[in-house]
Amino acid sequence: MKLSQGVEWALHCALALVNAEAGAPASRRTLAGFYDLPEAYLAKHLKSLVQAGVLIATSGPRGGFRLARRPEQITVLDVVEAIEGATPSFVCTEIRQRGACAIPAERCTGPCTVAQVMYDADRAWRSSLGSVTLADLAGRLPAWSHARTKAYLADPATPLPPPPL
Amino acid sequence: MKLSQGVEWALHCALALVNAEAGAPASRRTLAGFYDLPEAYLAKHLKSLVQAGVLIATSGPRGGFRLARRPEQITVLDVVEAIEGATPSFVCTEIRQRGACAIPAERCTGPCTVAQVMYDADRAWRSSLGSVTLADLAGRLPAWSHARTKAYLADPATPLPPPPL
DNA sequence: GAACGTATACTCGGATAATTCATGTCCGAGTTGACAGGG
DNA sequence: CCCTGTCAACTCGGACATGAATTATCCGAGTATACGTTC
Repeated sequence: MKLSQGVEWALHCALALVNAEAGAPASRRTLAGFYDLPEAYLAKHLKSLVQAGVLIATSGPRGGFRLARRPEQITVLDVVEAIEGATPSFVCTEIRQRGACAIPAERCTGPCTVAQVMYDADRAWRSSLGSVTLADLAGRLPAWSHARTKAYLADPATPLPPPPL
Repeated sequence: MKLSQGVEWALHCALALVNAEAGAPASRRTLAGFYDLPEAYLAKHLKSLVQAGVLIATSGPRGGFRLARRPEQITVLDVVEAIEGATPSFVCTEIRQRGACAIPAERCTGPCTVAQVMYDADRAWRSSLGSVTLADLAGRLPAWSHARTKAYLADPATPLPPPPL
């Protein structure tokens, strides 16, 4: 029960892209420098986000990644499932049908009670993640954070001034 | 985000032990035969349950495993955390403090917003698992299932009759 | 001066190694119960 | 017949291989820009 490292990277990158100007994609090099992440490996996760329909990639100069939808329409769950996959965390192998005390398959109408409890917990987890959007996350950050992010994405070359008090 | 296979085994074994007579432990061989599981590997998980204080192990002939507390006082979360560990599924590496747009450490008073959302989801997941006890799970099973389990644990040698209608 | 063609530089995407963790297996330490022998 | 000592069998616990998934990296395909040339 351990989440991939890429989940954290993907969430922060998506959150940074909220501040990007519309139609101004950020390249993976820019995003990697944003948090000092290995560019090649970050590309793998960004690709997953594209395949999941969270981001849109454009090639060539001035290309890069941008959000596929408005921040209000992208939930944290969308980003997490893009990296980790949408399969439930618990997989029931129906061991109740095996062994000395096996139950015949025709008697197993519904899912077994153990799996139900695990599925309920999984739904609670996904429901919690699905109730927060990227816009919500961005709203919890101070204004100067947005300004700094926007300045860096607009021109990654020039160093940023320290954040104000 | 994938749970270990051992979680399913541990939950089913713990549920079976609910039906064991008090003071009559079930050996790992008995439990392995119950669901046709590899005995050696199941032992690894049973050991984890003992170290977590969910089960109590006794050595020698007539020895085995039994519940450490009453079924009403053992939650599904106890079993899951015994196998998977109690560490949160999401680990925040504070990447906001690194890279070109790094935030000074002294400005990071609370946990970052991304981590908070993940922690909230983790709490929801654990809360859901913690609200169900082994007694609750046992109560959802039919009476004949309890009888079959108890008969097998009392004498694993004799084969069981098919379950009644 | 304007338009066109070419070359270049920058972008993403898929195929390819290395490492960590879960999986699977084995043998040794410890303990209880049973059995044989003696009183 | 009862008690005691020894033995043996059964139990759990930790140490040791195997495999897969995550982590990490590189090189190739494609495209929009910029420049030079021509009209």
